[in-house]
Amino acid sequence: MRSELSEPTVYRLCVVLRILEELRSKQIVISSSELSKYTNTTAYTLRKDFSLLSGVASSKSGYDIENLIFCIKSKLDIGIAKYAAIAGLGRIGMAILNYTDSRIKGYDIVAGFDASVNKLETLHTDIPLYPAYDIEDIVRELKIKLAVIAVPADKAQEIALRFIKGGVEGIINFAPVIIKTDVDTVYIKNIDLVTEFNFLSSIVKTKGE
Amino acid sequence: MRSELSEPTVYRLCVVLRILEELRSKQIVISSSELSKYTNTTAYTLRKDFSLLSGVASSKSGYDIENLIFCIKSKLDIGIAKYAAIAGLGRIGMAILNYTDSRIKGYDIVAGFDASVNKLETLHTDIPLYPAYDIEDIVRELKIKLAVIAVPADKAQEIALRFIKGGVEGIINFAPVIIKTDVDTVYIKNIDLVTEFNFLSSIVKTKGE
DNA sequence: ATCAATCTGTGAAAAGTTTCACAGATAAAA
DNA sequence: TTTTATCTGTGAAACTTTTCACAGATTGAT
Repeated sequence: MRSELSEPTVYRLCVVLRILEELRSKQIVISSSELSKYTNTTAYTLRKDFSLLSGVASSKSGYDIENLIFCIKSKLDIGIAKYAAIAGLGRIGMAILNYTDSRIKGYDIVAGFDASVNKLETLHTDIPLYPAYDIEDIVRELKIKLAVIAVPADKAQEIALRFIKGGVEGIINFAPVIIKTDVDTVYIKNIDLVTEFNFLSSIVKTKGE
Repeated sequence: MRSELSEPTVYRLCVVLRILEELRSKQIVISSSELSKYTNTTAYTLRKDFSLLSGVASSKSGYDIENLIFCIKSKLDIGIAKYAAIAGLGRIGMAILNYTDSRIKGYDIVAGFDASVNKLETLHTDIPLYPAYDIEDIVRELKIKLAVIAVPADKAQEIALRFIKGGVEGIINFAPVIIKTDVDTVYIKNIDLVTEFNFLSSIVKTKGE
């Protein structure tokens, strides 16, 4: 008896969760209207989202932050560790890895991959590193469910395929190329600066007239 | 007499544009169903999107790629140069800058900012660099409309404010923190790994049962 | 020249999402 | 204690977006 949440709702809840975890040390409660200033959404919509959770505690000053964090996490099953891996240990890959160490809790990055065996020997990281041709096996063996791709554009499609064959369920792709897939057992999120630039520039133009 | 496109449509068109520019050297035509494999969308939806453009040329084998690129660009006014800037010249910032040089056409990154004057003197880039405290003035002076933020988390909010005061219309934020704004003259897109991880892991879980 | 296969194009229906209006609740001030 | 201001919670309405069904068009094969 799990009532489903819509995809936009899930995304907004993830953003809100992120904000709350940033704010938890600074304040106790927060109102829906203040929260809306952090998101591209209205207070109405956030309230409606929260109404789909259970056990939310609020008062005239707003929502109890700790309680709301707990409710969102329970509903979304966040906090149950999922194994993740990263492919491509160049500038972006290493930036993500380092930033990750300290910040992403609940996600265990358990493997790094790179095509250059040379690089694998030189790098010093907290996680085990493997050559890229082992992706499929390692993913299967370690039950890795999420992958981050930060390899050069011309390798991204092939690397994605190996992850998919190994059985990952989600991919975040930072390579400047859009990855294609035939299956729909995997959700691919492309993070592409060119696309974002074009989108931003299109909608700001539209808003302004 | 400009018929407005919805935000989801604009975003999909930006993604499609990106794909087409990748594919233009490899093939002449593409069908809506093949395109849909690159996006998290159906062929129906893409066809409907294209029906909102004007001058689209198609045949039984699909859409003419060059023509479609042209139609999307015209409708979205993409290709008209907008000035952009980047703040934070650490690992991510420099990665973006380098990746950018060769790839983002139509956007002139005309300024880089960093808090460390020391760093500004050491770095060798193709674009002029300025200290972070000059953001507001330089943005105004150079008519910069888009900003990329890649500074440490605790500085991002303040840097964003300076860009906004200077008059930018859109911000892409890579700092691992959600930026807040009171005004709605600026569109902020936060690209946050933690949020993406949580979202991915929530929706793949949901899909699988 | 005809047929079969496979595209696109689009109005209408369906589904999904957001907004609104207002009732109810609570905290702080008078 | 009463009032006032300011929250949340939510059903219903409004709006938006996607899906569908099928007509029309084009290509290639026979």
